[in-house]
Amino acid sequence: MAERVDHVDRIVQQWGAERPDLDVSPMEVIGRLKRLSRLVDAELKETFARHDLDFASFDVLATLRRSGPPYRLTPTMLMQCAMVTSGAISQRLDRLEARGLVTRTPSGSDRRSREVELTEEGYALIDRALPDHLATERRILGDLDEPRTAAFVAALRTLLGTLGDDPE
Amino acid sequence: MAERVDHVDRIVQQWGAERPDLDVSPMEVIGRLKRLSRLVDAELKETFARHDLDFASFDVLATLRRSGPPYRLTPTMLMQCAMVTSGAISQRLDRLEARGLVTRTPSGSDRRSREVELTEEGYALIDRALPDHLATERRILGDLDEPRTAAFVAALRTLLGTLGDDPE
DNA sequence: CCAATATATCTCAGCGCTAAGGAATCTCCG
DNA sequence: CGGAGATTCCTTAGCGCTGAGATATATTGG
Repeated sequence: MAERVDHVDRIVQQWGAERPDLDVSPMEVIGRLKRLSRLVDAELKETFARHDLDFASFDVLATLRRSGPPYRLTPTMLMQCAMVTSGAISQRLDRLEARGLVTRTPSGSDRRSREVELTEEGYALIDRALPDHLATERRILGDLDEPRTAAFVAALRTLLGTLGDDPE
Repeated sequence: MAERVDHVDRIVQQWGAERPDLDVSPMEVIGRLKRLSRLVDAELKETFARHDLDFASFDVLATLRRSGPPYRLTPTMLMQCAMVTSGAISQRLDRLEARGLVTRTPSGSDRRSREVELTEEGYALIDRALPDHLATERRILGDLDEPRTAAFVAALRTLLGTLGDDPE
């Protein structure tokens, strides 16, 4: 039994010495979650970079791509999927439009709104990047066997539910 | 059995329709991880704000506090704990020093280095914020029972190990 | 039908971080 | 010892995001 000690074990141990009156066990979860998220981000970033993308651009292109023909959504829908502010979406779209990966046209039904559509280049790029991205994700998860993965996903679902991550 | 459908379920389903040739199951994990991390960050942010803190400042103060007397570390050590660049730490310390929460003094043994030390105000602030922060973390984890939490932590450990998160 | 309110998008200043690089100092080895 | 390379911290330009607010349009209640 190779009792690996990680960063969070050390942190918890330090708090135990300095503030024995507090129960810091929630850090065992939240601390590792935060750390893992950072490391995963760094890993994914490399894959994106190989396709001249960053997370923000990949996110928008992938959202449009998986929405199906005609690969067209409004900025508001993209904003909700991405969990960022409207300003962030405006700027992401500026960048993607400048690169010719999406187009913005006025909406026919609502003159406040616009239709963001994947161009052929955008479509080709996301379809090229996606398999590589999935391979990276699979590699990250490689040491987690099937039943443990299922339990992990179930726990993630629970926590997302607690935080009100409902899709309607 | 209330088969809750969440955002990631929808995403996976969309990909299944658009790219049935690809196995997008890794997204079940990574997608939820990323989403959860964002929601947790937003939740913690509120707690920090109640104490005139943000994550960056809390992180530095907490690292110094749990290191024990004399609550003193070098910028390099803080950088490693925080997983950010040296520039980020310099700027965090500028802000904390300006607020009188830490001091920077030359190191006695290495003239390239400095000693960052918690002031009384910094000590008092972090000891005040910490219980509130832990309460927020506990609330987030409230719907996860003990055995599932343990399994969740074990999986997090595995993934951190895969990504090379070793503490030496 | 109009006024009040809500919605959709964009603009922009400010923030914290990264990446790159500079200056001072330390360490190691020939 | 002395020079080469490593280490430590800092500076700064640039990046993407937020938060606040502006504009235009849509919707709703009286």
